[in-house]
Amino acid sequence: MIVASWNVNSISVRLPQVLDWITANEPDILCLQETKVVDERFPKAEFEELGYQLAVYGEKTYNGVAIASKLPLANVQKGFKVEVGPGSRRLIAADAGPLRILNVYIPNGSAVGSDKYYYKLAWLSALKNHIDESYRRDDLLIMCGDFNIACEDRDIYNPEEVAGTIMCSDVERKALNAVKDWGLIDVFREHHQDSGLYTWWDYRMGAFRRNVGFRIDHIWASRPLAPLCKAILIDREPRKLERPSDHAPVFAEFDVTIAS
DNA sequence: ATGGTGGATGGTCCA
Repeated sequence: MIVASWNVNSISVRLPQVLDWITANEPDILCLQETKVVDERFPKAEFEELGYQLAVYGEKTYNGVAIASKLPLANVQKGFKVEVGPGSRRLIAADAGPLRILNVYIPNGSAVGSDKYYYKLAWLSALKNHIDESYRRDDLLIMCGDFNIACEDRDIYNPEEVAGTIMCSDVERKALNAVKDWGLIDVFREHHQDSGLYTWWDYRMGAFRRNVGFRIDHIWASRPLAPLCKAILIDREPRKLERPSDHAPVFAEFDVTIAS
Protein backbone atom coordinates (compact mmCIF):
# COMPACT_ATOMS: atom_id res chain seq x y z
CA MET A 1 0.00 0.00 0.00
CA ILE A 2 1.41 3.37 -1.04
CA VAL A 3 0.87 6.43 1.14
CA ALA A 4 1.93 9.86 -0.10
CA SER A 5 2.06 13.37 1.31
CA TRP A 6 2.31 16.60 -0.67
CA ASN A 7 2.00 20.28 0.21
CA VAL A 8 0.55 21.51 -3.09
CA ASN A 9 0.34 25.26 -2.29
CA SER A 10 -3.18 25.66 -3.71
CA ILE A 11 -5.04 22.65 -5.10
CA SER A 12 -6.76 24.95 -7.59
CA VAL A 13 -3.49 25.94 -9.23
CA ARG A 14 -1.82 22.55 -8.88
CA LEU A 15 -4.74 20.29 -9.83
CA PRO A 16 -3.36 19.21 -13.24
CA GLN A 17 0.03 18.39 -11.72
CA VAL A 18 -1.56 16.47 -8.86
CA LEU A 19 -3.79 14.45 -11.18
CA ASP A 20 -0.82 13.66 -13.43
CA TRP A 21 1.21 12.57 -10.42
CA ILE A 22 -1.59 10.36 -9.14
CA THR A 23 -1.98 8.73 -12.54
CA ALA A 24 1.76 8.05 -12.77
CA ASN A 25 2.28 6.83 -9.20
CA GLU A 26 -1.11 5.42 -8.19
CA PRO A 27 -0.88 6.02 -4.44
CA ASP A 28 -3.54 4.30 -2.36
CA ILE A 29 -3.66 7.33 -0.09
CA LEU A 30 -2.57 10.89 -0.83
CA CYS A 31 -2.50 13.48 1.95
CA LEU A 32 -2.55 17.09 0.80
CA GLN A 33 -1.67 20.30 2.62
CA GLU A 34 -2.17 23.99 1.81
CA THR A 35 -5.16 23.25 -0.40
CA LYS A 36 -6.37 26.86 0.11
CA VAL A 37 -10.01 26.24 -0.82
CA VAL A 38 -13.24 25.96 1.11
CA ASP A 39 -14.71 22.47 1.04
CA GLU A 40 -17.47 23.34 -1.43
CA ARG A 41 -14.87 24.42 -3.99
CA PHE A 42 -12.51 21.47 -3.62
CA PRO A 43 -12.27 19.70 -7.02
CA LYS A 44 -13.60 16.40 -5.70
CA ALA A 45 -15.02 15.09 -8.98
CA GLU A 46 -11.62 15.04 -10.67
CA PHE A 47 -10.24 12.80 -7.92
CA GLU A 48 -13.34 10.61 -7.88
CA GLU A 49 -12.95 9.98 -11.61
CA LEU A 50 -9.57 8.44 -10.80
CA GLY A 51 -11.14 6.21 -8.17
CA TYR A 52 -10.48 8.18 -5.00
CA GLN A 53 -12.64 9.10 -2.05
CA LEU A 54 -12.09 12.53 -0.53
CA ALA A 55 -12.12 13.93 2.96
CA VAL A 56 -11.47 17.68 2.95
CA TYR A 57 -11.06 20.37 5.56
CA GLY A 58 -10.19 23.67 3.98
CA GLU A 59 -10.59 27.40 4.14
CA LYS A 60 -10.23 30.34 1.78
CA THR A 61 -6.71 31.61 0.94
CA TYR A 62 -4.79 29.84 3.70
CA ASN A 63 -4.07 26.36 5.08
CA GLY A 64 -6.42 23.49 4.27
CA VAL A 65 -5.84 19.72 4.32
CA ALA A 66 -7.34 16.76 2.48
CA ILE A 67 -7.07 12.99 2.21
CA ALA A 68 -7.65 11.19 -1.09
CA SER A 69 -7.98 7.43 -0.75
CA LYS A 70 -8.72 4.45 -2.94
CA LEU A 71 -9.93 2.66 0.19
CA PRO A 72 -13.12 3.78 1.89
CA LEU A 73 -12.49 6.40 4.56
CA ALA A 74 -14.08 6.05 7.97
CA ASN A 75 -14.13 8.00 11.22
CA VAL A 76 -13.11 11.25 9.55
CA GLN A 77 -12.02 13.83 12.11
CA LYS A 78 -11.45 17.46 11.20
CA GLY A 79 -9.32 19.61 13.47
CA PHE A 80 -8.71 19.28 17.19
CA LYS A 81 -11.67 18.78 19.50
CA VAL A 82 -10.78 22.18 20.94
CA GLU A 83 -9.02 24.30 18.36
CA VAL A 84 -5.89 26.31 19.14
CA GLY A 85 -6.38 30.07 19.01
CA PRO A 86 -8.17 31.20 15.83
CA GLY A 87 -8.52 27.59 14.67
CA SER A 88 -7.01 27.38 11.21
CA ARG A 89 -7.76 24.20 9.30
CA ARG A 90 -4.60 22.14 9.57
CA LEU A 91 -5.55 18.62 10.64
CA ILE A 92 -7.64 15.87 9.15
CA ALA A 93 -7.64 12.23 10.19
CA ALA A 94 -9.40 9.12 8.94
CA ASP A 95 -9.20 5.36 8.97
CA ALA A 96 -8.46 3.72 5.60
CA GLY A 97 -8.57 -0.06 5.62
CA PRO A 98 -6.06 -1.24 8.23
CA LEU A 99 -4.37 2.16 8.48
CA ARG A 100 -5.15 5.14 10.63
CA ILE A 101 -4.12 8.31 8.81
CA LEU A 102 -3.32 11.61 10.54
CA ASN A 103 -2.58 14.39 8.05
CA VAL A 104 -1.18 17.60 9.51
CA TYR A 105 -0.09 21.00 8.31
CA ILE A 106 1.93 22.23 11.28
CA PRO A 107 2.10 26.05 11.46
CA ASN A 108 5.15 27.63 9.85
CA GLY A 109 5.87 29.90 12.81
CA SER A 110 7.25 32.80 10.78
CA ALA A 111 10.21 33.73 13.03
CA VAL A 112 11.53 32.49 16.36
CA GLY A 113 9.96 34.55 19.16
CA SER A 114 7.07 35.87 17.05
CA ASP A 115 3.39 35.42 17.91
CA LYS A 116 3.15 32.86 15.13
CA TYR A 117 6.07 30.95 16.64
CA TYR A 118 4.25 30.61 19.97
CA TYR A 119 1.14 29.55 18.06
CA LYS A 120 3.25 26.82 16.42
CA LEU A 121 4.41 25.60 19.83
CA ALA A 122 0.86 25.64 21.22
CA TRP A 123 -0.33 23.73 18.15
CA LEU A 124 2.35 21.08 18.66
CA SER A 125 1.27 20.70 22.28
CA ALA A 126 -2.34 20.24 21.16
CA LEU A 127 -1.18 17.68 18.59
CA LYS A 128 0.54 15.66 21.31
CA ASN A 129 -2.65 15.69 23.39
CA HIS A 130 -4.71 14.76 20.33
CA ILE A 131 -2.56 11.68 19.65
CA ASP A 132 -2.64 10.64 23.31
CA GLU A 133 -6.43 10.81 23.29
CA SER A 134 -7.09 9.35 19.84
CA TYR A 135 -4.71 6.47 19.21
CA ARG A 136 -3.36 3.28 20.72
CA ARG A 137 0.26 2.17 20.56
CA ASP A 138 -0.70 -0.93 18.56
CA ASP A 139 -2.58 1.05 15.88
CA LEU A 140 -1.14 1.02 12.35
CA LEU A 141 -0.86 4.79 12.50
CA ILE A 142 0.69 7.12 9.94
CA MET A 143 1.22 10.76 10.83
CA CYS A 144 2.28 12.62 7.73
CA GLY A 145 2.26 16.10 6.28
CA ASP A 146 4.11 19.38 6.20
CA PHE A 147 5.67 19.52 9.65
CA ASN A 148 7.53 22.79 8.98
CA ILE A 149 10.41 21.44 11.09
CA ALA A 150 13.73 19.98 10.00
CA CYS A 151 14.46 17.49 12.77
CA GLU A 152 18.22 17.26 12.35
CA ASP A 153 21.01 19.31 10.80
CA ARG A 154 21.40 16.74 8.02
CA ASP A 155 17.87 17.74 6.95
CA ILE A 156 19.11 21.23 6.05
CA TYR A 157 21.36 22.48 3.24
CA ASN A 158 23.21 25.07 5.29
CA PRO A 159 22.73 24.20 8.99
CA GLU A 160 25.39 26.57 10.29
CA GLU A 161 23.85 29.57 8.53
CA VAL A 162 20.31 28.94 9.73
CA ALA A 163 21.08 27.47 13.17
CA GLY A 164 18.47 28.46 15.74
CA THR A 165 16.09 30.01 13.21
CA ILE A 166 12.58 28.97 12.21
CA MET A 167 12.08 25.30 11.29
CA CYS A 168 15.22 24.23 13.15
CA SER A 169 15.26 26.00 16.52
CA ASP A 170 15.86 23.78 19.55
CA VAL A 171 12.51 24.62 21.15
CA GLU A 172 10.38 23.61 18.18
CA ARG A 173 12.49 20.50 17.58
CA LYS A 174 11.91 19.52 21.22
CA ALA A 175 8.19 20.17 20.89
CA LEU A 176 8.05 17.91 17.84
CA ASN A 177 10.18 15.27 19.60
CA ALA A 178 7.62 15.27 22.41
CA VAL A 179 5.04 14.25 19.79
CA LYS A 180 7.40 11.64 18.36
CA ASP A 181 8.06 10.18 21.81
CA TRP A 182 4.49 8.87 21.86
CA GLY A 183 5.94 6.13 19.66
CA LEU A 184 6.36 7.39 16.10
CA ILE A 185 9.24 6.63 13.76
CA ASP A 186 10.61 8.84 10.98
CA VAL A 187 10.36 6.15 8.34
CA PHE A 188 12.47 8.09 5.84
CA ARG A 189 15.53 7.88 8.09
CA GLU A 190 15.06 4.12 8.45
CA HIS A 191 15.83 3.92 4.72
CA HIS A 192 18.06 6.90 3.93
CA GLN A 193 20.91 8.32 5.98
CA ASP A 194 22.37 10.91 3.60
CA SER A 195 22.21 14.67 3.90
CA GLY A 196 21.10 16.63 0.83
CA LEU A 197 17.65 14.99 0.70
CA TYR A 198 15.02 17.72 0.92
CA THR A 199 11.29 18.19 0.39
CA TRP A 200 11.02 21.99 0.30
CA TRP A 201 12.97 24.66 -1.55
CA ASP A 202 12.16 28.38 -1.36
CA TYR A 203 10.82 29.83 -4.59
CA ARG A 204 13.39 32.59 -4.26
CA MET A 205 17.09 32.84 -5.13
CA GLY A 206 17.06 29.74 -7.34
CA ALA A 207 16.98 27.59 -4.22
CA PHE A 208 15.85 24.43 -6.01
CA ARG A 209 18.49 24.73 -8.73
CA ARG A 210 21.15 24.97 -6.01
CA ASN A 211 19.42 22.34 -3.82
CA VAL A 212 19.18 24.85 -0.98
CA GLY A 213 16.42 22.96 0.77
CA PHE A 214 14.95 21.56 3.96
CA ARG A 215 13.43 18.16 4.70
CA ILE A 216 10.26 19.29 6.46
CA ASP A 217 7.62 17.01 4.92
CA HIS A 218 7.46 13.73 6.76
CA ILE A 219 5.84 10.31 6.95
CA TRP A 220 6.03 8.94 10.47
CA ALA A 221 4.71 5.53 11.45
CA SER A 222 3.77 3.85 14.70
CA ARG A 223 6.05 1.07 16.02
CA PRO A 224 4.05 -1.87 14.61
CA LEU A 225 3.76 -0.20 11.19
CA ALA A 226 7.26 1.20 10.65
CA PRO A 227 8.94 -2.19 10.02
CA LEU A 228 6.39 -2.85 7.26
CA CYS A 229 7.69 0.09 5.22
CA LYS A 230 9.53 -1.38 2.23
CA ALA A 231 10.52 1.85 0.50
CA ILE A 232 10.16 5.59 0.87
CA LEU A 233 11.13 8.30 -1.61
CA ILE A 234 11.00 12.02 -2.25
CA ASP A 235 9.89 12.69 -5.83
CA ARG A 236 11.73 15.80 -7.01
CA GLU A 237 10.25 15.67 -10.52
CA PRO A 238 7.13 17.80 -9.86
CA ARG A 239 9.36 20.55 -8.41
CA LYS A 240 10.99 20.86 -11.86
CA LEU A 241 7.72 21.64 -13.66
CA GLU A 242 6.45 25.08 -14.65
CA ARG A 243 4.56 26.73 -11.79
CA PRO A 244 5.46 24.06 -9.25
CA SER A 245 4.55 23.79 -5.61
CA ASP A 246 7.54 24.74 -3.48
CA HIS A 247 7.25 21.26 -1.88
CA ALA A 248 7.93 17.84 -3.39
CA PRO A 249 5.75 14.81 -2.64
CA VAL A 250 7.02 12.09 -0.31
CA PHE A 251 5.69 8.58 -0.71
CA ALA A 252 6.12 5.30 1.10
CA GLU A 253 5.19 1.70 0.39
CA PHE A 254 3.92 -0.39 3.30
CA ASP A 255 3.56 -4.14 3.15
CA VAL A 256 0.16 -4.38 4.80
CA THR A 257 -2.66 -6.65 3.75
CA ILE A 258 -6.01 -5.10 3.01
CA ALA A 259 -8.79 -6.97 4.71
CA SER A 260 -11.95 -7.11 2.62
C1' DA B 1 22.05 43.87 2.33
C1' DT B 2 15.68 42.25 5.71
C1' DG B 3 16.23 41.58 -0.47
C1' DG B 4 14.05 37.55 -3.48
C1' DT B 5 9.11 34.57 -5.53
C1' DG B 6 4.56 32.58 -5.64
C1' DG B 7 -0.56 32.20 -4.23
C1' DA B 8 -4.98 34.42 -3.08
C1' DT B 9 -6.56 38.75 -3.04
C1' DG B 10 -8.24 43.06 -4.50
C1' DG B 11 -5.07 46.03 1.08
C1' DT B 12 -1.44 43.09 1.96
C1' DC B 13 -0.78 38.57 4.32
C1' DC B 14 1.43 34.25 4.41
C1' DA B 15 5.06 31.14 3.43
